[in-house]
Amino acid sequence: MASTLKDVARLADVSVKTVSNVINGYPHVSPDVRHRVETAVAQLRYRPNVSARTLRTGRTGVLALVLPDGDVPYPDELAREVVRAAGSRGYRVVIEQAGPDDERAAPTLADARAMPVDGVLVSAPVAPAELVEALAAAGRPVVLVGGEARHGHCDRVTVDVAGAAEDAVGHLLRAGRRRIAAIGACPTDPGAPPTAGYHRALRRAGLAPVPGHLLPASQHRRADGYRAARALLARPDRPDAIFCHSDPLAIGAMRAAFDAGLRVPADVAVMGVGDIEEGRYSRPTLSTVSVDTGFLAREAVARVAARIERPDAAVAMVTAPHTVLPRESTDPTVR
Amino acid sequence: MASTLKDVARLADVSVKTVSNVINGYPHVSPDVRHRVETAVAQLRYRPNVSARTLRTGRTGVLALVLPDGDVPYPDELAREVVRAAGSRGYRVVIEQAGPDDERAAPTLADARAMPVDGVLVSAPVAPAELVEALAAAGRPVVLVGGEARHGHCDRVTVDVAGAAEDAVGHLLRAGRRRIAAIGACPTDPGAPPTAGYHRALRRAGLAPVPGHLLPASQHRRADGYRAARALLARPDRPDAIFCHSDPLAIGAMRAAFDAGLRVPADVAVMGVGDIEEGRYSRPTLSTVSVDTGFLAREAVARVAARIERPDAAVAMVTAPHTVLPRESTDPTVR
DNA sequence: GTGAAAGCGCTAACAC
DNA sequence: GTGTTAGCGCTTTCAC
Repeated sequence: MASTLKDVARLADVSVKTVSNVINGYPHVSPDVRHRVETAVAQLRYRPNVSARTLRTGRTGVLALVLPDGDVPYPDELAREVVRAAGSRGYRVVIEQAGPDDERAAPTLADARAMPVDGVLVSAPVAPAELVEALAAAGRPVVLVGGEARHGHCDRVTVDVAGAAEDAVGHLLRAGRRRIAAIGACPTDPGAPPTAGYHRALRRAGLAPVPGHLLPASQHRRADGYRAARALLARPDRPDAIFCHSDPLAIGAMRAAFDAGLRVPADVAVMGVGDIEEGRYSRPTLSTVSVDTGFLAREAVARVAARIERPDAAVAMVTAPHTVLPRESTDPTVR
Repeated sequence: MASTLKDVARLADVSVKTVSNVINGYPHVSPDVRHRVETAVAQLRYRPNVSARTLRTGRTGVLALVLPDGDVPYPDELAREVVRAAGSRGYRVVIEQAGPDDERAAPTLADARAMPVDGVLVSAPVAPAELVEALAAAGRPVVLVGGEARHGHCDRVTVDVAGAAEDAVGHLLRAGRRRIAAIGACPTDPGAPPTAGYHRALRRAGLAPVPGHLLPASQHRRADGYRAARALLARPDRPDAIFCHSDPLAIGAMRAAFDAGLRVPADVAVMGVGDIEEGRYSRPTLSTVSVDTGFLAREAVARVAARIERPDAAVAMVTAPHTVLPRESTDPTVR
C-alpha cells in the first residue's frame, strides 16, 4: 500500500541509506543521485513513517499543550499562537483539553510515553503540582505557561498576575471608583498574586479592603462570574466596580449586573483580564488587561525547544508584558 | 532510562510474549504468572512504547479532528464532545486547527502518515473537496461532521442546514417580522441549503425574497457578521430581522445594530445557529437554533470507529437533530 | 559519497 | 499456557 524507504531505494537504484540522507537533508550527496531519489520519492508519493522514525530516534516532533477546560482566561488565543509558534520551529501540537475534574489528563501525561511527545506546555492555572513533578521526574521537558506559576524547579513563561491586578484596580480607581470588589481571588490566601495586586492598589489609594468584597471563583467560566457577581451586588455595601481575574468571569459579571437591574458602567464598572474577542463585541465592550499571548506562546515554545536540546540547561523564567485596555465597561466615553 | 517489555520479562522471569499477553489483556494467562508480571510492571513503572506498538500494528489509537479557525459555528462545544466520545471508545484526539487560509493542514492530513492517526473527523464547512478526496484515496477513514456535506463518497454526520434555516426564519416570521435578511448565505448559489431553507420559509409565508437581503460571509467570525450587518442596516429597505448562519456571525450583527443606533430586537431581530455559550450571556441573549453537538460527536466517532473496523462497509449518513431556542434577541419577553 | 547491517520496542505467527 | 523469533520502517555506525 504505502511505499517505504526500500521501495524508493529500489526505484532510484541506490541504497536505503542514501535515500535517508536525501530525505533528511544530509549535505554530501551528489546532485545526480539526489535528483534520482527525489524523482522516485515524488513518483511513489513516499512519506516517511513517523512511528518508525520516532521509534528509532526517540523524537516525535510533537509538543503537547495542556489546557484546562474553562480554566484559562484566553484558551483559544493561546492555542492558536502556540500552534503557530511551534509550527515555525517544525513542531506540531496536540492540544490536551483537561478539566480539573478530568482524571484522565494528569496520569496520561505524567506517563512519559503514553502520548509520544517531545515536550509539554502546561497552562499554569491548571497545573497540579503532582503532574508537573511527575513529568519532570520522567525527564520530560515541561514549561509552565501563563498564570503565576508557583511550582518548583521548572521553566516558566509567566504573566505578572499581581501587576495586572494592580493596574486594573488602579484604572478603576482613576475612573473614580471607591468600592472595588474582586472575583477570582483566593480569600483564604491574601498572599495570592492577584489578591496581592488588588490590595496593593487599594492601599496606595488609601483605601481599606472590604472583607466581603473578595470572592473566589472555582474556574474561569461565565457562570462562575455570574454567580459571584450576583452575590456581590446583593450586598448592602454594594461595590461600584468589580475586577474579575479573567474576561469570561467579567462577561458573567456583566450579565449578573443587568439581571439585577443595574447599569454597566454607570452603577457598577466591570473589568477583566485576557482581552478575548468576545469582549470586543459585548455590550458594553469589556475593559480588560491584555496579555501578550503571542509573546507567551513564542517564549514557551522557545523554552521547551531549548530544553529538548539541552535537558540540563539552567531553569529559565520570563514574564509576558500586559496592557490595560479601557473600554465601555469602565469608561462610557471610549469604544 | 525507560523500561521495556524485555526488562519486565526478565524481572518477572517470563518471556516477552507473556508480558505482552498480560499487557494486552489476553485471557489465557495463569493467575500466578499474571500476578508476577503485574508486579514487575508496577515496580519498573513500565509503559508500552506507543511508537513501537504503532509501527507493529499500524494502529495509533488516535483520531484527528480538523477544525477550521473561525469557520465552525460551535468549535469549542464540538471539540469537547468529540474528545469525550472518543475517550469512551479508547481513542485520543488531536485537534487540528486549520483555517481555510492555512496551507499546511490539507497536505499534512492528506498525507496518510504524516500525523499517525487511525481516522479523521473533518468539519464539513472547511473541508475542501481535494482534502477529502486525498484522504479517502489514501485509504484513511474519514467522516465529515456538521454542516451540509456535499462531497462525494464519504461517511457523514450532518446537520439539516436547510431545515435549521427554515425553522429560524419561520420563527422570525411568527414573531411578526417581514423584511428578513440573511448573513452567511451564498448569493451565487440559491440552491445552497441555508439559502434554500430561507427561501422556502419566505415562500411559505407568501413573501418574495429581496435580492440585496442575502449577504455572504467568508467565515463564521464576529467581524464577518459585523461587516455584513452594517451593510444591511444601511440600506433604504432596512431589514427588520437578520438570520445569521451561525452564532458568532449573529453576535457581530447585534453589535453592528447597536453601533448603528438600532435596538435589538425592537428595531431589528437577530438570530443565529449553534447555541454557543456566549449567546446565553450576551445582551440581549441570542435566539438560536441549537444543534445537538453531543449527538454529532458521538455519531461521528461511532462512524470512524466502524469504518476503521470495516473499511469496506457501506457509506453511512445521519442527521443531527436541531431545536429553535427563542431568546431576547427575537422575543423581548423571554429570557 | 554510498552501501550493508544492526537494532529501536513491540506484536504475532508458530513451535512446544 | 508459554517461549522463540521474525520483522514493522527507519536511522545510524561502520566499512568501503
